Amino acid sequence: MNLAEVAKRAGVSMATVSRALNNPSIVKSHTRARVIKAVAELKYHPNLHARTLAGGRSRTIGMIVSNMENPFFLDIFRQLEADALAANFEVIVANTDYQPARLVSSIRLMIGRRVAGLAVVVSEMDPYLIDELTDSSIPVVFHDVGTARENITNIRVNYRNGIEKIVRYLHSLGHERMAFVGHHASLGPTSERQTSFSRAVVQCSPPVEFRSVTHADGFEGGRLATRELLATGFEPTAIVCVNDFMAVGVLRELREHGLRIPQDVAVTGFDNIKLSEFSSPPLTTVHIPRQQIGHIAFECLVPGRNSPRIPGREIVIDPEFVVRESTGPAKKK
Amino acid sequence: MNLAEVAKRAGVSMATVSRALNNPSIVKSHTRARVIKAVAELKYHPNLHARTLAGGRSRTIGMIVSNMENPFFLDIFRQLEADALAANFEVIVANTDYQPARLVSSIRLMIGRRVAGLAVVVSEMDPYLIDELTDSSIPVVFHDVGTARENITNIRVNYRNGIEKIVRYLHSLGHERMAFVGHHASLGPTSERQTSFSRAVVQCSPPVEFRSVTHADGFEGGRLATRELLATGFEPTAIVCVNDFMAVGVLRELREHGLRIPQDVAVTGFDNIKLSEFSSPPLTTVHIPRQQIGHIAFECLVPGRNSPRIPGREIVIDPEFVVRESTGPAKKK
DNA sequence: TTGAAAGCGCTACCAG
DNA sequence: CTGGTAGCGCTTTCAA
Repeated sequence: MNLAEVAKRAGVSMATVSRALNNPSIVKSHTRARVIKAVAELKYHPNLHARTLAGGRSRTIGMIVSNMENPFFLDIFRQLEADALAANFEVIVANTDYQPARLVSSIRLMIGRRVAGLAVVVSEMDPYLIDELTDSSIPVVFHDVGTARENITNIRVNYRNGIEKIVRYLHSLGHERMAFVGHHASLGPTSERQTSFSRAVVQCSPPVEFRSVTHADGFEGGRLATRELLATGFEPTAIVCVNDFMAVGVLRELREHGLRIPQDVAVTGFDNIKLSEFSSPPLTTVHIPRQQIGHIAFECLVPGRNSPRIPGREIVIDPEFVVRESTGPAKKK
Repeated sequence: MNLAEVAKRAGVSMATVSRALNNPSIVKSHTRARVIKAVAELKYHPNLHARTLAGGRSRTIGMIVSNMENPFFLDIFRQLEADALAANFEVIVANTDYQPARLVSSIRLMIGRRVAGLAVVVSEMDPYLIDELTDSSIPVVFHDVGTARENITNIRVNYRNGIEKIVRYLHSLGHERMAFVGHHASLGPTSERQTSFSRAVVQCSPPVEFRSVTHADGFEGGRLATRELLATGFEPTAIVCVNDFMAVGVLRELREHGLRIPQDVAVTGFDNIKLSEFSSPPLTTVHIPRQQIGHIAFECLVPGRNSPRIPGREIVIDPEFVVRESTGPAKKK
């Protein structure tokens, strides 16, 4: 089923069918009606590949994330998609599961699709890809990783700041034995949090004893990390988690060990995903404005007429500390 | 950057470049090497639209879900994607947010993309779409909604069975005031659970007093539904939720009202998403085998050589009851 | 083993 | 306002 058949059925030329479909206002309403009718009767669906190829442009935005399962990424996607839909774009997502090889193939795939813009919200990164993207001249937005370029905007979160707020707060509550639960210690954005943690903790006085442990991102990872941590004999009075997602697993394991939160152990998350309000107890965390990030991403990729394109920009976001019920004064010995 | 430029640079014809890329073994290794080199130097990325258009086939599978945020859908997607990747396909997802209009446009989009197969895992459905899909002759798998046809396979879950197990169990524990918390009462699969609930409850003896309440899918919806329920003055000893996702919101609101789970109120979920193990308390629920569903979907869409295509099939899945800690004996008055 | 050329289905330009 | 037609970038015969 193609344009030619529709044209024949409607008794007009292919060009007219094309116009009736893409720019209805410039076709006489009578003609348009015949076309619409033929389209419906034939259940015609334009071949989008042909359309994109012929038109040269694509109304598709690509997005690549590290872990769709983590609501953090999903929230950014949802906002980006909402904005895109409103502007008559669509978004296609790819998931890397934190695997650099999958990031490479996803990026290639997106370039191959000639997306109108690409949002890369991942933790892993290969500098060669930056070049490849620069050369492709596709508008790109990176979150956390990457380098600003002519066609590349960079969104960064001041993780250090967020972590420091957490550590200071815990320290002010008298915590002197802390642990950090993370994932993928070798990847930029997550290791940044871990490093910031160590740095902040070292500066405390009275001094704080601390330890770090790493597992996969997710509930299960949080649980296993905690299990491992407690098995070492270390008894933290506070556990700082790299994100809320893992923190929920941490809560679970602590409870399994008969530890109460926050009376026996304080726990903090990061990101402020919806679930952090619904966990038990609700998590003290750091808010990363995912909606705002999604918004910014879209604006960078598809600048509206009132928001001019600002190339090679770097945007820094300062996170906000949110106190809930998973933290309290350190337990007295 | 296109084939012609690569061909020129490599000093061969376009046809040869194409072959070197798609079917390397039939090109002399020396020639192939020159092509590979040219491709790399030029950072050439084949235009996938042109490729699909010329080739006539697409190695893309489409998937449409109602609510990406609900891990239930995500789990099916993950399995489908894993299988697809292994077979060198890719998957693109679309999200409808339970809006029939978005289902329509998503399906049109997928047909327009000429996907190799389409998995529709939604709750809403318009019978007209079935025809449209039948005519498109694209292999389709429906979950929960739809009708088996020549090119359409149907996966169904015996919700009634699952709900009955829950109600019987609760009743055997002495619960005589139950509530059902659902979402989208007008949509097939969710209303089926609600209807099954009413039906099961009515058959109980001693009789059970019951009520149903509906809100949006999600934590917040579960919370609001519960708030509304309690505001009526009804004091259920057990709340049966349409899914785990909402159940977590229910737990939270009950706790807010000073009610203990399961001592004061028993709560059950549905689906057995990962979170149900990590909530506090872990949820008694019904397991829907999402991995299996994802698997089946892929097999139906892209039948391997050892698994012949079985058209017009209807597959029924019987869910399994999972008891955890969110349920217990009814509170004595 | 390689090259030439005919489409794939559509858009967009140029005439009328 | 409508029709004719030249590509868009690639795959795939058919020949060599």
